Amino acid sequence: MIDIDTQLERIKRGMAELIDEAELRKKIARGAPLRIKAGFDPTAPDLHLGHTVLIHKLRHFQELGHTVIFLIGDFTGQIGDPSGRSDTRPPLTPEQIMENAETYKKQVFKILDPEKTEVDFNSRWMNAFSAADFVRLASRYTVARMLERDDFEKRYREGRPIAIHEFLYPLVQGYDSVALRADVELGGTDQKFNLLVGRTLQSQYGQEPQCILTVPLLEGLDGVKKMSKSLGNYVGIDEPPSDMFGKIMSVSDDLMWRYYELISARSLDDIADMKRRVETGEAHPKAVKEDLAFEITARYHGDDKAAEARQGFNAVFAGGGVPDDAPEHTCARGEDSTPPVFLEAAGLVKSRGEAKRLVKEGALSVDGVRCDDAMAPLAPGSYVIKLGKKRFLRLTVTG
RNA sequence: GGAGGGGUUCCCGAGUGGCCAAAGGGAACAGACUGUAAAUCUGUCGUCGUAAGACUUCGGUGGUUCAAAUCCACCCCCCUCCA
Repeated sequence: MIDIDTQLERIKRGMAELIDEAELRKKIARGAPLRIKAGFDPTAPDLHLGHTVLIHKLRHFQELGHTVIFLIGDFTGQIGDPSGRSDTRPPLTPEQIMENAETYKKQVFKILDPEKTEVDFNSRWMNAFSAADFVRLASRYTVARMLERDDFEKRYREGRPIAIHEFLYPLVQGYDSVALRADVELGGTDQKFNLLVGRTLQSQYGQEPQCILTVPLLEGLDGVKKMSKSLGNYVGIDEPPSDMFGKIMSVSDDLMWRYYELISARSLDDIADMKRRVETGEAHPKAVKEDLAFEITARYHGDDKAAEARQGFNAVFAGGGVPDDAPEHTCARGEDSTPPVFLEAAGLVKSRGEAKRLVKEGALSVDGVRCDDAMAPLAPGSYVIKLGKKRFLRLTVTG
């Protein structure tokens, strides 16, 4: 068994909160592999790097020899977690749930070791739950304690509705821990209340309460707000290698360390060392960031693709090259071959006015030469068009 | 059910009859500087137009007026207080 202090250090890496360290220490000291639970909604998984923080933490546990239970909340999915927004979710069909579960597995096993992972569904025990069982479960928790939860408390105080079934979500999630005899449960910081309910219920059912470990929300590319699809500051884990690589390269130097800590497999010692070398000037931050971009990209696309992405990135942005996947466009000579017209037709800009402005600002280059005449049509031939830093076009003007 | 407040261009938010395509901030984009980092500086930021200018936009629909984001009517939506 790995030394307890080492284990704790690895477990605490990048975490938000651990309840309770002394308890966890005791559990680890017994020497048997711990049962680590993490629950996931069966809604369509559209994972981005932010979601992988938790998965990395699960991996840390696996590396320490513990057993991870990847729990698909197919039963709780019918309730809908009232944490945060109270959108009613349409119930999923069993087929959809299975399909989503498969997608989850495929993505998650890029980080987790399938050999050390149990995948389970809470419908397994919840479908057998009778109404009487539910009454018994509900009797284990009080309204007052339910109302301790931030959003319940707030809504109650403000007189906004709280449906009774919303109370069931934390109860069922907590009961899952009883059913699984979980030693530790992981979740985002917004899950703290639900995780705590698990502890209480386990005691009620005569089990040793689970420890809970919350992980922080990963900042998005802007470095300020949490990564989310709706904010557009995310890196989706099924994005093409070049995009993934490029997006990671665009994060700030400060944020890079955060990403290293939360979503890279590097050890904390390695990271500390890199940081030191950057500070002393021994290492260039860009090179360090490239390693990060490579590691992440390789995880989802393999080393070859990641190497290509790295090469492409440097060719384009350091060497003035053109990305392989630059869009192509063909137009006729004359009117159609003036910059605003073909830029709009090729979809690089939303309107001709925008194109004209950009040309005026010196953003357009044709075969590497800046062009600030928005009116001059290009002669027949093939060109590489660059607009600003990121937009490229292979243009063919026909005679 | 009663009383009041509000819906403005991507977001926040000024604007109460012409000087408003609409202040200011943020975001975004471009240029300079760089490492497609940060910070900073400069510029752009409704559509069409080389331009002059034209056109469309301020929750919706009508109306008053030479002229409306601004006034009136009705409708839709949101919020606060009371019941």
